[in-house]
Amino acid sequence: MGGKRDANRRKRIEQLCQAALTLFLERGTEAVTIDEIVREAGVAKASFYRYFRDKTELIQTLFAPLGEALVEAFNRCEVALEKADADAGRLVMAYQGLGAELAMLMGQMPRELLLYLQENRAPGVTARAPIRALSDEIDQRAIRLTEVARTHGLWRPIDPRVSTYVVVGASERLLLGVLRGEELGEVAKIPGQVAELILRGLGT
Amino acid sequence: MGGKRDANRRKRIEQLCQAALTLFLERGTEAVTIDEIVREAGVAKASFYRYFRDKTELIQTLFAPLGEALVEAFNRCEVALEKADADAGRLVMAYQGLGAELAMLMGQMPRELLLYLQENRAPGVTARAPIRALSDEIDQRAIRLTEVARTHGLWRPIDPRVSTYVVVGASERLLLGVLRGEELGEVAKIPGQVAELILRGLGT
Amino acid sequence: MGGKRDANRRKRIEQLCQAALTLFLERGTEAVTIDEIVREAGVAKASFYRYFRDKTELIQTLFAPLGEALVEAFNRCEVALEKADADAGRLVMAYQGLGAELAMLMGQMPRELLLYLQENRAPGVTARAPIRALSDEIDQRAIRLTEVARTHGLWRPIDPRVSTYVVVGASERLLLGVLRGEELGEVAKIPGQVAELILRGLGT
Amino acid sequence: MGGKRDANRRKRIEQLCQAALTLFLERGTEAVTIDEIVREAGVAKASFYRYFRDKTELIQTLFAPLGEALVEAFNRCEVALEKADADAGRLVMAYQGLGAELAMLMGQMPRELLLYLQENRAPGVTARAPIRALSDEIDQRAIRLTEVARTHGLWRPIDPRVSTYVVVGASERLLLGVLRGEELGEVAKIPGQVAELILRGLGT
DNA sequence: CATGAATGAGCGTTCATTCAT
DNA sequence: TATGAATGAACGCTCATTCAT
Repeated sequence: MGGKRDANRRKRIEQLCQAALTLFLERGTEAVTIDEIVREAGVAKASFYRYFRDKTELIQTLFAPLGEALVEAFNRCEVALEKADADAGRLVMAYQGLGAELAMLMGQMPRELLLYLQENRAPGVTARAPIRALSDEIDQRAIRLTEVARTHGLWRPIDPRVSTYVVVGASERLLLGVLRGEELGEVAKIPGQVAELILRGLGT
Repeated sequence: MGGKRDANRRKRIEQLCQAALTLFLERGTEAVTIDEIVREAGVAKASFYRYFRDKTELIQTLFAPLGEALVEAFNRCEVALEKADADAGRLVMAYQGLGAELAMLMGQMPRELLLYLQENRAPGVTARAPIRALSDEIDQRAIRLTEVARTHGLWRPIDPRVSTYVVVGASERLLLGVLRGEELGEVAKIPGQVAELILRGLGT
Repeated sequence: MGGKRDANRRKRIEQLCQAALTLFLERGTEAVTIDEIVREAGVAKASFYRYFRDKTELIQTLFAPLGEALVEAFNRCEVALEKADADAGRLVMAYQGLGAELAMLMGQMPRELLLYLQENRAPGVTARAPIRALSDEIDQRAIRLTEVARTHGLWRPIDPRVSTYVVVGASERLLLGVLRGEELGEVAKIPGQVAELILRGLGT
Repeated sequence: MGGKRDANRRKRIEQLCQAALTLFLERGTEAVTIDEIVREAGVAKASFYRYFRDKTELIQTLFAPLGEALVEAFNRCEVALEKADADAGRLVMAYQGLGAELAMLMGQMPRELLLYLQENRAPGVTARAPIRALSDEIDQRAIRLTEVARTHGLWRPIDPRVSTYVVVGASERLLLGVLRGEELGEVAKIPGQVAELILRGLGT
């Protein structure tokens, strides 16, 4: 029964990650101490170092699921866009698929997403490195998506980086508001509103 | 020679602020120690404490000019919007005036703006408090602007917070890209492009 | 082996307290730094803070045994005085009992007593607070003792505070001389001499 | 008019000494900072160093008048004792003279006396050195007085150091109480009471 | 000469990391 | 293996002292 050991291990890692996440959201990743994480998690100090080399590695672990989900969602969207060729309806559907996946992530791991939005613009040094790396990767993939779409005639001939940043910036800020619990009307309507804004604004 | 003392004082404060700003941009406000700031500034450690109570107060000092400039720009825009009444052309001009003021700030204090964008979403605890406070104030004023504009029939009937966050989020992300030195085409064209996007996307 | 951890703990606390006591006696509590205490004790600086919040708490710990012993000795003397009623012989015996207990303390914790005498008149601020608090308590109890004795007709009708201070002041100064190693004749004879002086001077 | 300069100098020194004395009484000599002294005195930091090398020198200056007065009082008493030869009445008068001089000092420089009593038992290191030195000198002179008196048959054959410490200890403690403002009955009566106690207790 | 600014050294405290139990 | 204890390095801050004005 080696699985028992492994299950315990997973449980500990999850305890530490969730405790850390709680504190990171309250005070930022830099300001939180390993002492505080282990106290919040209710484990001994040395246990932290059994599972993670340092705070950076914990953050890597914490963001791995979100990162993979995001990358795969962008991959699927990219594939769908390429398959859509110049079919405007299918292009839009590809984007809608991406939007739907992101909405699901918002329900599945809201706290990781919120932390991502809080920290992804800061310099990628020390503990924040994995967050910033993920952010840069998302940016690259979003730009690629825009380029594909524009190649297929979906967007107006604006610099792809510019239109990408418009969409990403707007989406992130809205998502941040939602995750902070601000009153933004009916949440479920926002994606549709944003999609319409984007199509009107960026569309041909 | 009257103001020698005072001139020295100003010079020291500026030395410390600029040294701190350089380091903050590289590694984030939390990660930079006061030892590092004084070393970068080339002054003794105790001198820091002659001019600032702590890192928070330095950041307050550092952001005071930007904060005032932003608040005044928003004030002027708000006044212009109200005077414009329902005149669509003047409403647009009010926004263009705000855009122009922000563009000027980008030229005058690019580093402060970049730091603002890097840190303004993180929790407003400890040293970052003034940045987050400014960010929240800007949000409030931007929402007020949107409400005025919508009252005058400029925007489509979307929740003002939502459309505000779209504009603010998009603008911030673009500005971040520009200030990071990313290749975004001809920088001077961006404001016009964004304005067009917004008018098409949010306009009636 | 169960109590290894706990034994180490006790040992460390004792190391730190005794090292601190040595330095306090040489240079006074205020002038001794925590760096010096840990160096004298041969432990790392952070270890100090595992066991004590600050220098004040160390001094509290250091004086707890002496404080308890003194309070109990005074309690027993008070009880004995009350039981003695107006029996002059038993009243004197009650005092002699207190004197004997104090003499024992002088043998058991001479260094703590010496530090007490060195510092108990200074203002009770910061680190010295516990010493001054103990001193004030001893004064109060000594005055109560005098009042009981006078009620029973032992002393002449002088203000109890005055006669108390005469006895306490004289005793403290003699004890200070003895603990400083001054040549005061045969130490064992001093209590008897003092008792005789007091009885002649204060007695009816 | 060189006297003007000198008068200013004296005034400054007095300002600094009295400001320091106030703070020393509140918090002890060690805990008070030179910054605090100059702030309390209302003079510039560098002025302190124009008049005193360090805190020790200020304390020397502060205690010089009290020290001289004490030494002279003891000198006069010693001379009177020697002149009194074996005349018991004149011996007693010599002591009464000393007592009267001390009582006058209590009225003339109560704060210096209080500080003396607060600090004179602590180790004579750093700033406190002059206080402790004075204390030791007083002790020596008091012992000499006792020896003279005993030679002349005034006291019972107790070790002079012992009887000296009884008198000094009792007197100091009473004086401390008075200067602290404690309620000790009619202050003017205390010297008489003490004298009677001493004569009964120590006298032949 | 008087003043406030400047400074290096040091203090109290906390940290990330390792070690003994 | 899990734990609390130990530690050196560093941090924020203050001090006594000196220097420019």
